[in-house]
Amino acid sequence: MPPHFGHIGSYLPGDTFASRLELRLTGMHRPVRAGIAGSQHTGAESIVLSQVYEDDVFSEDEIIYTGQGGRDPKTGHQVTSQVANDRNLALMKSQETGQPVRVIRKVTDEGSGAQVFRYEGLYRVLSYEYGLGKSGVGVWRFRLVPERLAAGQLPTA
DNA sequence: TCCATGCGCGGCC
DNA sequence: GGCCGCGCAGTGG
Repeated sequence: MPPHFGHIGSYLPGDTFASRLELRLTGMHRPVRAGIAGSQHTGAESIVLSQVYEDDVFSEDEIIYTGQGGRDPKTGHQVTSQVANDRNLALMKSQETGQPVRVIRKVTDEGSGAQVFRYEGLYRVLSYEYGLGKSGVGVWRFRLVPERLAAGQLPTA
């Protein structure tokens, strides 16, 4: 399947998905486990925030998405410095191309209390930087903003 | 607790 | 360019 950027079918921001498998079946986010979908050549199509990377920040008008790697699965802390691997390169490519990235976030569904994946909509990678994270090792930080805010926020802000 | 599964990359025709 | 094998991952049964 060729890469697909932008919305998928008739799915809208706010729609929820029960599992990573469902995200894959619908084409929202194809990798079964990885958080970044895409390649270093075409850019990132979609990302998942699963509340497992300690340096992530999610707010109303901005997302700081930590790059892939360096994480100890047992402790959840960053233990080795991240490198510019293919998945991180994919997000850098997105910053270059300006292609929209689908953002999906794992949240607790009010009511059922179940963990679901919520489609947050299309974002753009405005910038990225490399620096020390909370645990003191190097991490990539990708700054994404909702597509509708990206246009009016280009060089200024 | 353990491990399957799908994908991108790189090596090799 | 196409095929194959490897390594790895923001899971999940």
